[in-house]
Amino acid sequence: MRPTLQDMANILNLSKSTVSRALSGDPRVAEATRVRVECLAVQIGYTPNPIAQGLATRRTNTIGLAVPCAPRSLSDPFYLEFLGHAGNAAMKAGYSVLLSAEEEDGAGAHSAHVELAGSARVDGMILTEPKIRDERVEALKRARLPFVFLGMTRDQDVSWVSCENRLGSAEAVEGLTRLGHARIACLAGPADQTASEARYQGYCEALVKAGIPLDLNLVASGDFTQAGGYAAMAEILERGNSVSGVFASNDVMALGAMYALRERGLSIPEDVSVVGFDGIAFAQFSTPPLATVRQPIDELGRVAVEILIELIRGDNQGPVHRVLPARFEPAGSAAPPGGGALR
Amino acid sequence: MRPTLQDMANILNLSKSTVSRALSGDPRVAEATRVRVECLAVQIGYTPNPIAQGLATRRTNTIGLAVPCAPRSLSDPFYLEFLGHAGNAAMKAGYSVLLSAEEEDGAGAHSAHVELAGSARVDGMILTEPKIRDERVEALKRARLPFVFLGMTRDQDVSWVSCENRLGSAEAVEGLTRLGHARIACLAGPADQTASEARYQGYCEALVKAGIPLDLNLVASGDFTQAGGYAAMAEILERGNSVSGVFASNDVMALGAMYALRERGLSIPEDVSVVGFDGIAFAQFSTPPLATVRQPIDELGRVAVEILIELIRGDNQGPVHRVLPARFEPAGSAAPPGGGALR
DNA sequence: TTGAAAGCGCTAACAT
DNA sequence: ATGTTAGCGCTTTCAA
Repeated sequence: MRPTLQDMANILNLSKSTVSRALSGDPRVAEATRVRVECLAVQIGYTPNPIAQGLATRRTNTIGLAVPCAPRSLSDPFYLEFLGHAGNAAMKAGYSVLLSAEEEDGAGAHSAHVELAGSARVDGMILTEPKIRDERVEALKRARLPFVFLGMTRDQDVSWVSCENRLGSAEAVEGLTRLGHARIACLAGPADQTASEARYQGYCEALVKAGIPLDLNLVASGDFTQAGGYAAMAEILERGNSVSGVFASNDVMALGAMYALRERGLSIPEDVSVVGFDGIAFAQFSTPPLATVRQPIDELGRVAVEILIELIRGDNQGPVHRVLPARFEPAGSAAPPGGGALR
Repeated sequence: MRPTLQDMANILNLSKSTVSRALSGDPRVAEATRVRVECLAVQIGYTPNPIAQGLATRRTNTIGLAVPCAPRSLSDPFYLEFLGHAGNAAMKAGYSVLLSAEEEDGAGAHSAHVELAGSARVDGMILTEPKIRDERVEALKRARLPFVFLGMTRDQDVSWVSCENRLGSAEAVEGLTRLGHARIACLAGPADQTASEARYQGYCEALVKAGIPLDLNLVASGDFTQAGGYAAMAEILERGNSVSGVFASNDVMALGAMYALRERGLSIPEDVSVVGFDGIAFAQFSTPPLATVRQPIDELGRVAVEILIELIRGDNQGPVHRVLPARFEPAGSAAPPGGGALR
């Protein structure tokens, strides 16, 4: 059995309180006893039981991370990268990370997140994929648990960290128009997510700026997965459109789209230019490397954790809104129409 | 405040014990009272506090997942996919997943895993990246916590789930020799991991079988990252070797290697064939699609959780060893030397 | 079938 | 500077 505080107290002929204080660095315990306590702790390998601590203090030093729901799921590289950075930031701040994965049927996904929030097992939550009308918000507020979204929420008194979705998308599409593209397809995200909306707006904005009329035939929605990007691209091509550029609302869909294009004998960027959004590590290694709007994924993770911890500690009442820059990064997948090289 | 068991008891004029029993489906509580209790629970939204339950029962219904250490980290698609599947399996079985990420400096990574094990916050652990000589094993045994490795361990009384690393690799390299390749490079993994060893053995085995002498000039080690694969490939080429095939010990390194090859004007598969190992989703979308040895990542996740839960419940004393199949899957990145098409 | 009481291991007033 | 005493919310003997 693991030694307990009581064991320590018995051995040292002290009370539990004193031992507890000594261990937590309480200034009103004698230097000498503090040393004795610490030595013994090391000797017998005592470490406090976080469960018991949690029950006593009502703090768990754990943050919940609500990973996205099906179909996107945890396998999306963007979320995995985010998870990694947020996880590291949390650990560094002394917090553990409890995952709230989706349930099998997808339907219960949201309730799983909400359930975790109500379970007293976490001090706060990071949520992903904010919906335009997100039912989780109400439930979370009711649970009086600090939380922060990765992505802008409609509700203004909710904290979030996001990136310049609209601006970044506009820049990307402008990049295409500048190269001389006019028939630019848009692979939008799911209609119910705020990120989809913002990125689509950026697309439209850039078209307006370039004097290109919006052609809804060139727009299709995907679900932010490779398969979704593939299907959306295929759909647009099936409609009989000729396309010279594609703006995909995330990198994963862009990669799926590239696949669909090649399947039809189109080469990239000679026949069609493709740009994505996110800046996932993998996109650099596609052939050709994917032009994309880079989000600072590491910083998004760090800032999300930072905000959440402030909210938890009460250092900040919230709501906190942070927008990080997203910049268009040209790469081999985007070139002038007809195959001119871009450098 | 969340309602407690006491609240429930007060309202119903029952004792905590009875309410607790009713909720846990204890057969010796009257049907009528059970119904009353359940109704009230729903009405006032009572859910048991898992922390308190944990303290009382010494079970947390949580499993710890020790994600790999730097430099591979959580961003490796293979681990992310694994994490997703294992996470889903765990949730389905009623367990939460607590992440034990690496620490910033990398050095403390192992101790972070071990620390979690000793913290009484998890009922068991899934560990990844077994080392040939893995210090964590001793510490975990001492903590008397059930655990299972993803990957074979040297220590035979440790439970693990793995795939046919050696056989799969041999098949892959044999695939290359059959196509007519003789100068086959090997991008090995870090020397201290069991998986690296097994896959390298498979490579050697296939060479022997094909009567090709092992040329150490064609072997270099990478760290299982893209950058590592890139560097290892570059190193082999810098040595002045002519290479017609490459076996990379994982997909991510294979993708990095493809990059290095192309940078030197070599095309795939016309000039060089490349095969990887893992079968990550992304590899299908590379250009050309990556030939690889497919591990059943989903099943690895499920089985790891399954074994761990058996160990936790005591249904099985362990050690349990499960080897899942790994099959070579030809694809566009592997073709006969000189550019013949493979179909 | 139900209740009373004693913990699980810790923290935090409130004494001394 | 240290000890005493209650809990935190739950499960689980042991009684009734």
